[in-house]
Amino acid sequence: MRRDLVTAAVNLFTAQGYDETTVDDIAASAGVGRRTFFRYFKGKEDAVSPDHELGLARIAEVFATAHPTEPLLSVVLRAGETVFDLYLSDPGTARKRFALVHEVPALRDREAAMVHRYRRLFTKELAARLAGVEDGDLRAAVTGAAVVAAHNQALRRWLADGGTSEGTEACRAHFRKVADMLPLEQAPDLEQVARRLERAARSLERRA
Amino acid sequence: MRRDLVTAAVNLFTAQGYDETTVDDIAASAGVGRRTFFRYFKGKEDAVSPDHELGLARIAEVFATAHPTEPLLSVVLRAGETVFDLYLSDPGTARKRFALVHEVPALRDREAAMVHRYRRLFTKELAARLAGVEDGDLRAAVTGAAVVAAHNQALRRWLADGGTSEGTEACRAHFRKVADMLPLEQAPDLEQVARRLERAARSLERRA
DNA sequence: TGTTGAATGGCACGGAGTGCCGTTAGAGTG
DNA sequence: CACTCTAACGGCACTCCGTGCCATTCAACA
Repeated sequence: MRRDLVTAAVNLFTAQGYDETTVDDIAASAGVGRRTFFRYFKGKEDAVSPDHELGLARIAEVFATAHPTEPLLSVVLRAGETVFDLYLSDPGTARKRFALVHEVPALRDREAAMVHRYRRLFTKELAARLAGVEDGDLRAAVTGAAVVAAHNQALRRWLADGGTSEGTEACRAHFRKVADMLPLEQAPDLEQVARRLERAARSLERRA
Repeated sequence: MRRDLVTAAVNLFTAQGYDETTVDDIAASAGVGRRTFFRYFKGKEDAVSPDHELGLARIAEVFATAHPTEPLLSVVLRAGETVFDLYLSDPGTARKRFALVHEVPALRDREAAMVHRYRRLFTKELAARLAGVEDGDLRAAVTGAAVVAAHNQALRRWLADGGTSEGTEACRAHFRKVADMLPLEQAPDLEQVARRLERAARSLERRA
C-alpha cells in the first residue's frame, strides 16, 4: 500500500512535475482516497524517500552495538555502509529520487533537512565517544559533518555515473578513501609524532 | 517596513507559538494587509532570519575578491567572519532567532536548508581552488562541510553562553581553532614534516 | 449471529500562498 | 494648483495542503 503510493507519487512527479501534481492525483492514481494518503505520509513531500527513518535507525543501531574497543573510524565506516546498502538495494528508484530531489526546490530542502538529521546523529555519537578528548565536541561536529559530506559525495558520484550495480564497491571504496582524510585519529597522532621526532632530532643534533 | 514585519513576527512567534500565529496576525500587528506580507517575504518561514541571502552574497564576494596568492585557509576564515559579523551586529535578535529555530520544527528544517546552501557555496569555491589537486572535489566537499560545521559550532556555543558581546572575539578564536583541524593545507604538510623528520632522525641515529 | 476494532473515505474547516484588480499616495510636470 | 503617471497597498477569490470528525466497511472472534 505504502509502496503503491510511493510509486504513484514518483511517477506523477517525474511525468507532470511536483507542483503540478496534487495529493488527490496521487491518491486517485493509487486507487485510494485523499484522506488515506495522509494516514501513510506526514505530507506530500514524504511520498518520496520514506526510508530515511530506517536509515537513521540503522546508524544508531551500529553505534549502539559496536564493541567499545573497535576503532572509531571503523564504526563510522560500518554505519555509513548500512545506509549505502539502503540505496544500493534499489538502484532504479534511487536514480529517480535523485533526479527529483535535485530539481524540485521543496524536495531539495526536505533532503537537506534529512541530511541535517544524519549529521546530528553522527555528531552525537562521535561526541559521546570523544568525551574527555581536548575539544571533543568540536572534533565531533567537524568530523560528523565531514563523514556525511563524504557519504553524500560518494553516493552522488555513484548516481551520476549511472547508478550501475557494478559501481557499488567503487562507491564504498570512495567513501573509505574520503573517510581516510578525516581528522579522527590520524591528525592528532601525526602532530604528536611530528613533535616527538622534532625533539628527538634536536637532541641528536646537540649530541652530534 | 521589512524590519517591522520581522520584529512583529518574532515577537508573536515567541509569545504565542509558531503554529498558533497566522500570517494575518503578523500583518495586523505590523499594521499592514495580509497581501503586503507576501510581497516582502516568500512565506511565513522567511519572516525569521531574512539575512541569509546577504550572508551568502558576502561569502561569495570574499572569495571573488580574494587575491590568488592568499592561502586558502585565510580566505575561508575571512569568509566565515563576515557571516559572524552579521550575527554579532545584533546579538539580541540573534538569541531570539536561535531559540525559535531550535524549537520549531518548520524553522529548524528551513535553517537546515539554508546551512545546506552555505555548505554548497563553500564547497563550490573550494573545488574551484582545488582543481588539479588529487581528489580535489572530494576534499572540497569534506572541507566545505567541516568549515560550515565549525562555524555553526562556534555560533552555537556563543549563543548558548548568552550571546554577550564580550564573547565575540572568543567566538572568532573558536572558529579559527576548529578551522585549524581541517584537512586543508595542514594535514599534507604535517605528513610531509613527519616523513622529513623521520628521515632526519634515522640519519642522525646512524651517525651517532 | 452479534460485536468489536481497525482501516477507509467522505466532509468540512482553517490556513498558506497566489493572481487579479481597484484604490491610493506621492513624485514629477504644465 | 490641477493633471498624470507610477508604484505600492489591500481586498477578494481561488487552489491546495493538512487535519479533525464521523459514518461505513470488513474481517476476526466469541
